[in-house]
Amino acid sequence: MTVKAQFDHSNCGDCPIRHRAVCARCDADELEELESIKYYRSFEAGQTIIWSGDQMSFVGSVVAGIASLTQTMEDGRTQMVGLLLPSDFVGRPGRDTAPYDVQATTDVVMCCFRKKPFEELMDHTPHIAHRLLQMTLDELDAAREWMLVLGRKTAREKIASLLSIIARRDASVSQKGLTGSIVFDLPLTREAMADYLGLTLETVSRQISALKKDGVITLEGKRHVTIPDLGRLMEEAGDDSDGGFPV
Amino acid sequence: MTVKAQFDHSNCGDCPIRHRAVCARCDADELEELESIKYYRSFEAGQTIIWSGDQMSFVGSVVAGIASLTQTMEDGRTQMVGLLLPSDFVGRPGRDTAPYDVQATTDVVMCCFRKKPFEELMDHTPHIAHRLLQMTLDELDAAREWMLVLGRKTAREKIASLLSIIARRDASVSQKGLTGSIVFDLPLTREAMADYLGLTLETVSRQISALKKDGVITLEGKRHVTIPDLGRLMEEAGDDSDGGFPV
DNA sequence: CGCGTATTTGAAACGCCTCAATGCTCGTGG
DNA sequence: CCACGAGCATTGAGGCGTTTCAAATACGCG
Repeated sequence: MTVKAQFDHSNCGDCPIRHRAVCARCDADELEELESIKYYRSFEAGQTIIWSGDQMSFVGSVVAGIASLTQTMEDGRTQMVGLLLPSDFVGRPGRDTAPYDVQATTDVVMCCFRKKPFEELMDHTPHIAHRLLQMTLDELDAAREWMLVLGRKTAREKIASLLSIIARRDASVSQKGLTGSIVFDLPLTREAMADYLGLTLETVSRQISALKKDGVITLEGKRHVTIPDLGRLMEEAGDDSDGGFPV
Repeated sequence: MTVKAQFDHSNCGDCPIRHRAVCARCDADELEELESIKYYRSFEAGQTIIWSGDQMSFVGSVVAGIASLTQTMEDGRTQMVGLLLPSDFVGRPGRDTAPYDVQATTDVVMCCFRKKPFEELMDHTPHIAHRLLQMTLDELDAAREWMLVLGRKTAREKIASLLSIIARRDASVSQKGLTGSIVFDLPLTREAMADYLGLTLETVSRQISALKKDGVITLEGKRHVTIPDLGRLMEEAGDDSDGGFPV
């Protein structure tokens, strides 16, 4: 059974991202309306979900996998401007061409709604509009946090920042605490990390090696990471160990 | 008469930012309600309007002047994460501590609403919530555009990007066309530009001198700028000359 | 006019990038 | 079962752009 097939006949009540997604505040009636216009689509790792400049015919939520928003300059320089995790929303009600490429970083399953009906539904469903506002404000905060990373942090701090975000998100979804060591698999290639951090992939590789040598992280293979001490990692990231990123 | 006094007794109907602000879509009833909870405050250039971490007791719109959102690391490195122009909204309904410092870059006049009443008003005024969503989505786009600037552009391109944004915004509010030469006063010091661009102030200065030497811009004094050819400037910014930034 | 602040300019140091070669892992086919 | 190739990752050497530190200059305001 494909990953998508798991979802095809499920209803919203069983949805794993229900409590965080754009539909989180909906009551039964509203869910039913949403359910009538939703459909699932899946994308393979590497596939482009939406091309910058294209018509967006649908909006939706990432249900499983990781997608990324990227901008590209004419000469090929690219910058990732957002990382879309399960429950994150894709698309922009009220605008019809996409401002960035949306790419599947891993295999991705999305819960889609045709854009027109969704917009109409939103107009008379304050719960959706309100939740979308909340989510957009959160994303804006995240984007601004990232501006500090891009503008002012060193390569080492950038890597530490990225690892600490992934580590904390991972710990939060898997319900493990933030004390003791955290273990996870990097969902990104070195190149994708570089595109996110505004670095070259060589620099990413070198800094990861350096963090490993200094005992801040441990690696098994290329992707399996252990963080023995999150506080230490966050110091390396230049964040004060309490506040920092809301994940 | 102070700048603030100009506004103190004015009503929303005369407001210069009415058509772009959070209240843009409000009808007469809604305006009246807003009017009953609004008040004006003014801030001098350099003053901090809101401190990061503080309670936010109000939200509001910038009516005149320029404010900036900045983040600061413990060691003093700072990154500006937003530039607030007249009509931009300050504050975040649904959250009560400020995530960044808000500083007056020039003298600023704000139209404020106490946060609680504003939130309540928003709950039963879809026009406000809807407009705020639109504005937040626009800001998110702007933040993401800026991530490309911070992550991937050279110092020269960064300066050109900033000048081109200011030039186009200025041309759009003063209703002049984008053809022919554009003239404006820089509202930012070299240091503020550096904080916005993730550079040092020396690099900003050098790159401005270089653009001047190459005839891309002309300077009279330190702040008065002439752009003889916007297309040329946008090439220098690395943007394709048609699309680029929606201002 | 003179002081304080903003800005410009210079020289040297440093960090990241570029180019290039090597290593590792995994899947495929001989 | 091993050889091979395709990606992905690591490592090295050298160059370039930006920062750092330092000093000189212009500007605005009393």
